[in-house]
Amino acid sequence: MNQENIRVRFAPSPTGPLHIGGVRTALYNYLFAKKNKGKFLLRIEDTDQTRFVPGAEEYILEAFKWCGIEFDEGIGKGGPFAPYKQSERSEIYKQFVDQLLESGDAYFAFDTPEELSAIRKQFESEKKTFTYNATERNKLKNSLSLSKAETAELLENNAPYVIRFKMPENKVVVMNDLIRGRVEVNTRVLDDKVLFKSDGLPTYHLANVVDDHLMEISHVIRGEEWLPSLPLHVLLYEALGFEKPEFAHLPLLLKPDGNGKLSKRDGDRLGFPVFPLEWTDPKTGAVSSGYREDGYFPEAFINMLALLGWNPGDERELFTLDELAESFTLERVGKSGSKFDAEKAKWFNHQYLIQKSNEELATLFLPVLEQEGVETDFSKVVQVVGLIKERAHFVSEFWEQSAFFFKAPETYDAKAVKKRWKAQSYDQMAELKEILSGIDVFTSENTETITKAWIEKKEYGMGAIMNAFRLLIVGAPKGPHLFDIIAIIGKQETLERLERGLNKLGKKES
RNA sequence: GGUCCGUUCGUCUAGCCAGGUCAGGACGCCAGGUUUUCAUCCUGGUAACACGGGUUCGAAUCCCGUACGGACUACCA
Repeated sequence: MNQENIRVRFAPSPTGPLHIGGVRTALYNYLFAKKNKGKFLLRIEDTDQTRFVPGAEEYILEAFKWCGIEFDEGIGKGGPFAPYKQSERSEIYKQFVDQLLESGDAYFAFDTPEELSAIRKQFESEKKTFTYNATERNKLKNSLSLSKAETAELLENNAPYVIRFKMPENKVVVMNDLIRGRVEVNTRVLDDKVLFKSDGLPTYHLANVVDDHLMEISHVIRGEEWLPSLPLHVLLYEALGFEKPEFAHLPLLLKPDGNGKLSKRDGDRLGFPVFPLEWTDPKTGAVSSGYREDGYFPEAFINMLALLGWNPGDERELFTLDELAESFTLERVGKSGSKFDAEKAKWFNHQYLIQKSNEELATLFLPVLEQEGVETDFSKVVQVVGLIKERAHFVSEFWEQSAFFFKAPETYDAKAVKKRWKAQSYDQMAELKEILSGIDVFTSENTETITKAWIEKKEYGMGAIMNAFRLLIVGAPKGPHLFDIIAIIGKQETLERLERGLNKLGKKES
């Protein structure tokens, strides 16, 4: 397998935003290509013009760009097998469908959609299922049931038609799936799938087989929903005389509650994004949230996604894209579907957040500060971020965790006041203010040493002093090491906050 | 309904192919510790082989069946 040229593809249809299941499929293809020094290409499968959604293709490109997944060939990149968009390749498919017609593996069918649905209804009322197959096709309107002359006449009169695959009547198709192993299916349960639609474009089945062959795809790695049509595809390769690629069908991503595959609706219902990027439906204007907009780092998003259905076989959990590519094998992809776990996704983001430099995080935090009307200097933000990043999962939580570094408290947490502002607190804090005002080197270490010495000397309770002190500085029972806080806000601000707190809370009657 | 695929802690999973481990890790949750607060952090704990047969000295692991779940069943991909 390593000898041949590994070429894989991701082939979405531009019918809307790509959801995370699709991103994961693309990711596994990408990792597989990288691991095997192969090529990864992007092809757009837009053979159904009725489902075309404006902006979807751009969305797909932007999503992968954000994720850091790069293509070697295809849409947005070009390459030796261009065009990579199926709607621009209809002439190519035509040749192959002609070949199939010639060899007798395909035939013209003139049944209208209305006729077909009427027959289906009829069957249904008799509690039977209609399949367009060997036992039924002779009763229907097609080039197999009609005489040569009748067929020719219909064709000449431009009667609308589709071209169907002539499914062998009773043949066992043996397939191999890299993830599931050997799979067998008898053709008698299959139907004569439409290969070419009346609009002159191929269906997915024909187009993907032809393109994968022409584009020299070595491994088709796609979602499990395609497994049922694998026999058709295998038969198509054989009928066309193409060499078959290897197949790997990935398990599905399931919704976190209940069962079923994750769908576009689930995200906003459950409160987490299903899409990498935010998406606004061009028709309805409905907005669906995205991981990027929710504050996830692309590295965390990818890491989390990679581990949903694959594992390295050891206990590592944190991987860069390159490390993933290094470790990835299809053998270690699981067989069963995975439920998405929003909590673990947050944990991943936290891991990446704390790994990032304070400078990088400060840069990300700056716009928030600006929006809050805070004027400050970058080095202070860097220091603040260093103290609070451990406590956050997202940059978006920074403000809540650090507002008191930039603004004096306007109110004091009522519960904390009740618990921490005692009869003697006023005098003690007034005394502390005097102590602190006498300190010239206002570092965390220095203020801490002096303050603690004072507490000890006066035999005050450490908890009583520190909690009251925190209340006046922060306004609430939260935040990092208090002496770190006052070192950052500075001596003057510290004294002002003490003064203001003293005035606001006043002396409590005992 | 039919066809195919799947099933280990609440969740993601290791172990299964080459039967023998107290069934391991992570997220979450709970408890304890550290701490001036909250959070972090550290330590510990919680919790699973869907069920029933068979093969075997021995089965999560191999075989069969059942149940449950999912995908597919369009002139959609």
